[in-house]
Amino acid sequence: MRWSEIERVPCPVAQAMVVIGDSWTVLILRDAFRGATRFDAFQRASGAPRAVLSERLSHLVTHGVMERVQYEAHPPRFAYTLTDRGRALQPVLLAMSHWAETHVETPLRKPGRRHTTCGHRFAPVVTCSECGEPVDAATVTYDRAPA
Amino acid sequence: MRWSEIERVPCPVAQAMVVIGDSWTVLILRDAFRGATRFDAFQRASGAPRAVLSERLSHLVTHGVMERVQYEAHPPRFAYTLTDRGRALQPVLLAMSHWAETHVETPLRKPGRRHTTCGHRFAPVVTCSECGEPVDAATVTYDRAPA
DNA sequence: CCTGTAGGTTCATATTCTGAACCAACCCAT
DNA sequence: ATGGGTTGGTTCAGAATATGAACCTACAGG
Repeated sequence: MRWSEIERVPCPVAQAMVVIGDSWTVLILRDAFRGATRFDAFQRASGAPRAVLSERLSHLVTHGVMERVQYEAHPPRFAYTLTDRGRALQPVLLAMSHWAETHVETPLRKPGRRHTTCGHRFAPVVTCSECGEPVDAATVTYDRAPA
Repeated sequence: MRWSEIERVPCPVAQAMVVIGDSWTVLILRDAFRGATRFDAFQRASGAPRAVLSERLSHLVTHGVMERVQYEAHPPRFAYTLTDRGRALQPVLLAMSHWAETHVETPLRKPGRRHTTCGHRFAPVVTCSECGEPVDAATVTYDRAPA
């Protein structure tokens, strides 16, 4: 299967990959959550080559995750901001970050992240919408086996 | 920045990308969570070309996410199973899946997923380890701005 | 002996990534 | 008015990866 055909796969994970299935894209989102909005800011923070950055930002705009807004007319200047759909990806990034913080041995920079509801530094915990208890691989079952 | 240099970036999200920053890799993990263990099962379920699948499975083994175990000596046959580190990625996949289920317009197959603790079909909710309340983009702040 | 299964590797071709250079349009300072 | 800086890109040629098809090993069953 060619990667370009993945769009036709009716699986939620595959559809998520259509939108964020690229490493630079994820780093761009990380920087957007931390406040980056301008092309050069994304370039410095992510380290992505300019051509790649340009293509990925367009991709995110096409998929409704970011918006390109002109913030100055002369000369024309643009900012990239997250949409609601983009902000909804925060839990995905939090889960990735938490996994690396707890399962990667490389020394890491602390994220410096705070939950404003309670004011504390926190770890993201994935819980069940029905019972509120934590969810992990041992407590999830699937109806169907893979194809 | 070359993608191969990302390993030296001391950011949790970047480190997560070193391990799972590839679309086929994520689909392989999805199928592993649903019970796939053999090469051909991964190939059929993910649709990845054999050479890519081979490379990605090796990559996951190298990073301690999966193990390659011989389950038959003559002829030699191998199975790929998730390690603890690999099973810890379940919340990441759940968050991705949930995002697509709620924010992608393409018609999707239902995941058919159940939480054994309570027995219900569920949606994954990312919560704060300190106060237990849900976490989203509006309630997370970062200490530092991007570089 | 022929077919099928499992787990790959190899190859030639197609696509994508990368760094470096370039461009447009303006601003400010000298 | 001339030169440098800022912002947001595009273009290019060469390097790296992805792809489908074919091939290989080693066995089992009919």
